[in-house]
Amino acid sequence: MSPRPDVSVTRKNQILDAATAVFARLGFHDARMDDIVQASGLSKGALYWYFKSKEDIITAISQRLFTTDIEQLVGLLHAEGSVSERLQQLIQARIAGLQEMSDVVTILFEFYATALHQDGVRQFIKAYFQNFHELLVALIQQGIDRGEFRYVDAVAAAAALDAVFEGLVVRWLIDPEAMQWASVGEAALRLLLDGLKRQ
Amino acid sequence: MSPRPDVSVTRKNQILDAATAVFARLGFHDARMDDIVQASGLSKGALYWYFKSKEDIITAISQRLFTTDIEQLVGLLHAEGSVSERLQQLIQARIAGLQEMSDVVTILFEFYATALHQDGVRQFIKAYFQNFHELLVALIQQGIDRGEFRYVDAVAAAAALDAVFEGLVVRWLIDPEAMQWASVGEAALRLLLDGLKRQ
Amino acid sequence: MSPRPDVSVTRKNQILDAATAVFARLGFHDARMDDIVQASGLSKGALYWYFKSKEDIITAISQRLFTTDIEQLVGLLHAEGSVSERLQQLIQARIAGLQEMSDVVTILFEFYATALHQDGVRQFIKAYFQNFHELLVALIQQGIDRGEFRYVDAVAAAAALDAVFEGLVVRWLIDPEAMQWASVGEAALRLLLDGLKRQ
Amino acid sequence: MSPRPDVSVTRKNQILDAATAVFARLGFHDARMDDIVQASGLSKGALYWYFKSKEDIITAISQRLFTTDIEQLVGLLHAEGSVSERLQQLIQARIAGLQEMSDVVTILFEFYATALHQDGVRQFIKAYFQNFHELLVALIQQGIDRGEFRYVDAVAAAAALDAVFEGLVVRWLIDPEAMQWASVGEAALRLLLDGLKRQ
DNA sequence: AATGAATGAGGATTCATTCAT
DNA sequence: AATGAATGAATCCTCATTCAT
Repeated sequence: MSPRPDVSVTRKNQILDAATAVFARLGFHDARMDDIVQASGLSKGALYWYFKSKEDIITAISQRLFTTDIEQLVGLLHAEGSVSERLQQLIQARIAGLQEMSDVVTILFEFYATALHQDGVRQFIKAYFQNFHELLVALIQQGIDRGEFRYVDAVAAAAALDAVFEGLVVRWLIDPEAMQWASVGEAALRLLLDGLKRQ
Repeated sequence: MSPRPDVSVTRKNQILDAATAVFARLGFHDARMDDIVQASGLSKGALYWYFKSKEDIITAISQRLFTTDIEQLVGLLHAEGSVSERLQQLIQARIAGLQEMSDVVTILFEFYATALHQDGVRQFIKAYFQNFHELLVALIQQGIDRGEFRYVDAVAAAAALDAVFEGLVVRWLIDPEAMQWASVGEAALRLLLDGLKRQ
Repeated sequence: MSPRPDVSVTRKNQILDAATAVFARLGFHDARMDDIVQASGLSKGALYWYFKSKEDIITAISQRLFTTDIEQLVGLLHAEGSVSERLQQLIQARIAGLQEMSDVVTILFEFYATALHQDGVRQFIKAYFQNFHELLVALIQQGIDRGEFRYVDAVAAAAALDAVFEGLVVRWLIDPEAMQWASVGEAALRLLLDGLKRQ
Repeated sequence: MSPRPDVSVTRKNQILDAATAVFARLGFHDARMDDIVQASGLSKGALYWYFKSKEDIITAISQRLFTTDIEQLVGLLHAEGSVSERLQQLIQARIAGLQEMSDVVTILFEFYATALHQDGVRQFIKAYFQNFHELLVALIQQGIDRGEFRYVDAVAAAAALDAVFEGLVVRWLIDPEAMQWASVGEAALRLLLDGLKRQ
């Protein structure tokens, strides 16, 4: 009558949350399984019950991290307003997202580095990049179709746009104080939009 | 007279070369000091004679990696041609440089990740970014002063420019096949230049 | 009335069968309780319901293994035929028994080794050896009493006889291909019997 | 002028001696690498410098254990005296050898058991058995050729002989008190020799 | 300068066993 | 009787670093 509820999803998230925090603080390498154990409030056995290795945990985190928050952005494709406005909203949403999870972003490079040696991680990142890229392509194409932008290679333009974003993240992480998202981010975007706009 | 030539510089470079190759292949963490010993053709004792720790080697590599190739670019400030042309030359030089040392670039993320936890490395990267950034600012300002570009925030524009570059590198490393430097890189740059140009 | 049939004996045997197979395949040490759980088709809880530890299972298997097949052989003491003939039958019966359970015999050495450190197991093996030994002594004594064999130390002769058997098993296990039970076993026995026979 | 003497052979033996003692006391499984470290007087690192794993140590011990003491016995082939006498000397030499290293013999079953799962070990034991077997065959054949023994299958007779020996070892290990090597061993041998002798 | 044997703290992982349900 | 998630002590092995020579 009261079958034990399946806690496995809860447990896994509990572990991944703890691990993410620990990794962000110490880095993948310096983080000990014991740190994660302690942070998770579970036992070492429980950790290994749900994940078979440290590597496995890293992969799972990359999956969570690089899977979320694309869906919500897709709505922008059909929202109101000019494409320029919506592109600005898109970028601002990403910046806000970044700043919210600034603790976590710390491990971004670790994931990128890991991706070069661990294929599971690479797949998730690739997919994430592609999703975002396709969204940008579609938006830019919309701008061209509507006559808002001039005829450009939408794919290349999209590549430029998200490269800017990715590059700014890199700068920000290396030198947080020197980066004024508000001014630099906005200016960079405006520059590109100006390049795109019909003249 | 005829002092014995100082082999220490040679030896150090020999070690750093070996270490760089090993790091690129295995990553900082999976690379063993013994791997570097073997790759260098020296003995373990020799390694520790020249570098006091693994971390020390990593720092030294980051110094070498993030110090080179700025000087030669500075010449562009006083070269002939329009600013647009010289900006294109600059970017193309960087792309060519990247492709030349594509084996090594693999460790870029490791350094970025390391920078977040190890201040020595961070300093070199910051300086590198700043140097490049200042060069770009100067070039763009030149363009504005000459009336080739419209009035923009040169700092923000420069940030956009090298963010694009940095971002493209990220993409390239994660998904080398999907990245067409020739088309995407050029297109991105042209887009930005179009945004800059006087209309 | 109609008490539920006691499944505990069935369950225990189910577990011991599974464990025996697993042990034979992997050895005592490399066999995991989980392997036995899986092989038995029961749950881990069930295993520990019936046996309080891995050691307990090993002991129980040794009990089963070293208790069987003596009874049936005792009949030979009162059977018809010359003692020589019956000794041959005895040995052949043991050889046949071995070959039948060749999968299981693999764990013999593990039990012998275990016996040196775990007294429960030692007792079963000792008893088994003694039973067989006493049977042989009785048979040989019978041969002497009947005048079929010459006066010898029946105890020592029996020791020789089952040492031969035990020794051949050792050889067989280490090098199954090199052992021709049919020829070697028979020849060895005949040699001993010739030594025993009145001349 | 004073090259450091090569201590690697010494060190290896030092480790193997320590490991053998520890294994004899605790068994392969219950023996911890730390026990061996302590017994050897070296450090854990040194252990792993010379042997790459616990398994490796076990294999090396089996090599030492099952390689020695055949050579000295081969001399018996060309010694004086009747074949019977020399066979007795041979067996007595082995018994004496066993009793001398009774501490070590404890691990015999562990090796036999290991042989079934680890091929390196099996090879050494097989070779040892074969060497001894061939020696016996040669001796018995000599007895036949000289007319001391009757025509028998020398191979089968040799198999019987060393099976007896091996079997007695098994018995002895399981139940040391019950085994009177002096009487039982000798009697068993005499029995077989009687079976062999010309009548 | 150079060698490489030796060190030993540290860490990921395993697995027999328990116990709430 | 039975389940299987959870426990955590125990253990093998690694590897950056040292130091006698």
